[in-house]
Amino acid sequence: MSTCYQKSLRAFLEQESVIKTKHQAKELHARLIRTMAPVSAILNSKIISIYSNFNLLQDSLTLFNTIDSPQPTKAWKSIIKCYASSGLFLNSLTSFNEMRSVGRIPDRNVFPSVLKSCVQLRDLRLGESVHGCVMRLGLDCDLYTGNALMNMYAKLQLPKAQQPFDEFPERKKQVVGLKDMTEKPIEMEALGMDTVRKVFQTMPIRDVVSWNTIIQGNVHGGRYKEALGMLREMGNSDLKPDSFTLSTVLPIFSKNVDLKKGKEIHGFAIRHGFDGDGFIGSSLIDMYANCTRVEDSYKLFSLLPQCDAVSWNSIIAACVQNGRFDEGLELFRQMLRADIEPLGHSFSIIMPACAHLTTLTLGKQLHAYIIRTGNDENLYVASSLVDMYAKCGNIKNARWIFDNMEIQDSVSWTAMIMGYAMHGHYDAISLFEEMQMAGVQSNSVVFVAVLTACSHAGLVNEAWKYFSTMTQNHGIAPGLEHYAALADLLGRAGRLQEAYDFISSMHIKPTGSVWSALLSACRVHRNFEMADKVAKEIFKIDPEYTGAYALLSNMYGAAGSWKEAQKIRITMRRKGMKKKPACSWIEVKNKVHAFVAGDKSHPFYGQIDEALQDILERIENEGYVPDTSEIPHDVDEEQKRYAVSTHSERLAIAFGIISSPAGTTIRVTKNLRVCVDCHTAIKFISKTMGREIIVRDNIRFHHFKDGNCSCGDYW
DNA sequence: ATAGGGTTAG
Repeated sequence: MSTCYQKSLRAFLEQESVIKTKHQAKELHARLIRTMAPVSAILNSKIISIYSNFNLLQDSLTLFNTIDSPQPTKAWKSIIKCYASSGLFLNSLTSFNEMRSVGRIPDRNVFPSVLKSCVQLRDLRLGESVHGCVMRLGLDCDLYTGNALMNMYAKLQLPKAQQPFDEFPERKKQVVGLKDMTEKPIEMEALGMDTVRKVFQTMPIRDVVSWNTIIQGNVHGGRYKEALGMLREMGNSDLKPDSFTLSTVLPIFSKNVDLKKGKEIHGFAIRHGFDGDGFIGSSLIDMYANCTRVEDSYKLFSLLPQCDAVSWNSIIAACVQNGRFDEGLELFRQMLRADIEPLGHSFSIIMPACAHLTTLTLGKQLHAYIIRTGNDENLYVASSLVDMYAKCGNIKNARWIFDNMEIQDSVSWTAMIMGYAMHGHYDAISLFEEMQMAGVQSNSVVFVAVLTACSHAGLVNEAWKYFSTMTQNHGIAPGLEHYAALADLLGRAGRLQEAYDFISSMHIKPTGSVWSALLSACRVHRNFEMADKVAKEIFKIDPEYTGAYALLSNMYGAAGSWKEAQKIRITMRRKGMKKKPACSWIEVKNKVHAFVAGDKSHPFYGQIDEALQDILERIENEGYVPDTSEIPHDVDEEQKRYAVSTHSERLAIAFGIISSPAGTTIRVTKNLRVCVDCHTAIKFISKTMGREIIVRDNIRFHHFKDGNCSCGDYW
């Protein structure tokens, strides 16, 4: 027996290093059972260890349970590791506790798995107690354990968005006076990073993984300076950055829009043969896209040796975030055709494209797909759906999704509030109050939504109130968008001087677009004196600001000052400026049809024109009188009439009417503000043709029904 | 034991 055992053991040990497949592992196990029964606990533990290295959880467990307790430490360690690598983190930790309760002492090999489980379960407290255990056993100087400890503290330093708001009372109390507001928002001190640093400093030996881990921890917590400092230090200690290091630091240059540094990393990656690495590839795609170099992103994507869902997500995001919505959608389709299963991420990336293009049908199809793939519980996905439905004018669906979300974070609240704001609902304001009651931390974006809501409802006093709440109670420095919203509101309320003073006293330099909100108010209120003053301010800051020239020229044209208007138009031409062409689009049978003013290129233009004439005749019989006062050209009345009647929104609506069943709602989106005459005409059309017409312009939604518009003619 | 992509913005 004893010799037989010795022989088998020797054979086994010879075999062990040869085992390369699961099949060989099982064969060895079988041979062991044949040659000697019973197999010793030590040998069985060896087999379990081999099984667990192949991630054969069931086989490991079955064998584990055949060993008489107390099972050897080696067996326990294998089970714990196998649970952790199978994603059963709770079981892994339970086994760890059991192991200790039967008196087995864990060693350095098991702690990385245990700490990984703590990370996955986001259980910092348990992780800390494991840390205590590591210290008592004197294992804190072990390289692998130290790395795993650092990783645990780095990962469980809560990301800002998920910080419980009352955990940082000093932030809540922080009051930023108007004078100091140019400073960046206070950076939150990470709790975990101190510990990471401590562990790092204690470690007698550090390898690339140690450096990568601490760098990643800093990046994750937004402390880019420290991360780059560590990168430099790492080089000083004779360790070369590897592909992990590079893809960890690339997001820094992406977020900082630092193309120069990003390219340096790209070059380094190529020189060191990392350029085929998928991780680095997608980080680079993202970096170039963030620097608006989408073509470079495309190039990188095409050079990737293989593309997984993440690479696709990166290139799709690159398009969508740079306003190339159609391309983004096309790539999404290509991804599906390439049999790449979209992930939750993929949906939250593509949904803003539907939101911007107002492609409700497509959005709904994707929503169905999201439900089928079980991604509807994902917070990011749900928020993007709320936004999509709201932007497509289906505020009810938006609200339904919002109400059914498991938790609502500031992003989903913001999407919902902005949705109401765009529809001019007073609900936006009450929803914001609800958000605050629910204890959700406000951020600068939600105040953009609130101020927009005030603006669309004409609530000047409320807007002032929220503006000062934002700065004084929430310590949020107003940005351009906040100033623009308030300036716009004051202007539209006719309080031009107040708006002028307000913009003049901004603590950051106003841009052309902030002033141009006031300029367009000057146009509406026909205040030339102020318009001149404002225009001068704009040209001082941004002599190339096309919008201002166009506004001024229109204003003079409308007032009959042809010479002035022409002078401006000549200037524009000399500077090579082009007015942004007005464009409207409508989704019909899953396809987006776009129209620009006077556009005859649509295949059904004949029918559209016919319908347009018919509609015009019918609404004129109902009392519609064309208002051509906004047409700046010094042209004759008939031409003016023609010009307004072929505005892009009318072409889109006419097309909608002839290509959809009677009585159905028509949804049109326009890239510029809808003109006064079209607004009047569409009111008539909604009544005469018996259609609800929902127009989203660049300002807000207009919901036309029975001859009225939801904006109450205030927009 | 370490790495890539995400939602809200006149």
